[in-house]
Amino acid sequence: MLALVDGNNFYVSCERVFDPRLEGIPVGVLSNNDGCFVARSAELKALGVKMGQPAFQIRDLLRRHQVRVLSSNYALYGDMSQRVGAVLGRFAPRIEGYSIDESFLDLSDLGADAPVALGREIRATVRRWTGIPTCVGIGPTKTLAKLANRVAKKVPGLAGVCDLCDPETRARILADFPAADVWGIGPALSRKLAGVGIRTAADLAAMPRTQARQLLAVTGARIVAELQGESCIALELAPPAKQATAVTRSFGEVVTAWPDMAAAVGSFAARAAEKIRAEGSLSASLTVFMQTSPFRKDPQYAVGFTATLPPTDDTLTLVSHAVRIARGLWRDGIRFAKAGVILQDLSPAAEYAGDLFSPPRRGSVELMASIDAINARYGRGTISPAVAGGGRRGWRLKSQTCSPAYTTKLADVPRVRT
DNA sequence: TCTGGGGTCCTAGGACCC
DNA sequence: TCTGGGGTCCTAGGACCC
Repeated sequence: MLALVDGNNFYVSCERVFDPRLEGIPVGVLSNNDGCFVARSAELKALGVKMGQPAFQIRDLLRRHQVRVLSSNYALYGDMSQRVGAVLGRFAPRIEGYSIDESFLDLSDLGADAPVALGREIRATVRRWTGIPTCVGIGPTKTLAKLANRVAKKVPGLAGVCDLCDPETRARILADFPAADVWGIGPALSRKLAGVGIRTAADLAAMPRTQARQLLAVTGARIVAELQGESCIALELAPPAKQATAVTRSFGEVVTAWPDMAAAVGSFAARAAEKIRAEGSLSASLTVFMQTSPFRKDPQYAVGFTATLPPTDDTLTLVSHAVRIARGLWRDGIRFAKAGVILQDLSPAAEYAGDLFSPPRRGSVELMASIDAINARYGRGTISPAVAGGGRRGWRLKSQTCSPAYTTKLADVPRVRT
């Protein structure tokens, strides 16, 4: 038996913990670069604002209803996510942090007799200790726990907890649940299902396995089995090693000058290098890409190039390769809107035996450790390669209404007057 | 004017091997 | 006229997730 605990409007809820004036009013959090809505309070959803909706398209509506629109504050959300995870860990020893706002808990040995009561207790404790409201979905498989969670969010009478372990309850709920909303069914599979007259989760669960395999491939067949109560997607107690690490950004202003692009790509590479060092990985493959905005009438241009290199986590090596690749992709007269650096072919640094013909730069390990220590203490980017700090600042993200780093920066910790 | 970022998995098809 | 069978590996692209 599994439970899925999911934060309600997570980013908005994080903001509300530290700014209670946001309670009860429409609040939205924007994607990077202040582009689209990625979190909406219940009040904002009620106004018809959709997930992913570009803010500029509904400026009038936002003004008319005095919607509080915030830039995203990932330092805050990441820290709050850890706090929620710490509370959940006290309830269940076997737990998978699935995303920044969702965790699967293995309840098998815990509350088998009264799972709903346990769910309520988890919810209340997370709320009391972190300030974050959640809903709990319970079921025999991950897919059913996800589905239960959606139902818990939608049906007020359930008080935030829905249990689908009982087959009769399950049949009743699934008959009323759109197949398109099942975990793993996206727009493409949803169209295929509609084509053969499958509309509800109950229809999907009743599908013969051979038909599911044929129409929806192995992933779809797995979903059908999971809906029938047969577990196919295991709990991942330890996150598997990453296969790739990317740093990609849309620019605050279009980039038309090479020094700005060099600075942007250089800083993306430096950040990517930090990320793989933090997980103890080396990268043997580096991709750089840059592109224009598909939303503009400008001539379109999108290019990328992947280089293979001796495994490394050295910022200076990766930055110089990235900037060299970017130089080769660069074209004057193009209005670039976005670029990125992707490190692939990752392997554990501890297992690397070295390369006789391309030894690492001398002192690389010590230098990187020093850079990481200084940036950890004094803030990200305190030390960075010169190219990454050059150029004009225009490419940097727009973030016009970001809340303080309440929990991760001493200067931003809230003051309490007595 | 203004439209996110970071991942994973699966499949089909091509190249290549004996 | 007539040209096998069985396998692996890699890559690009599609689909999905939050």
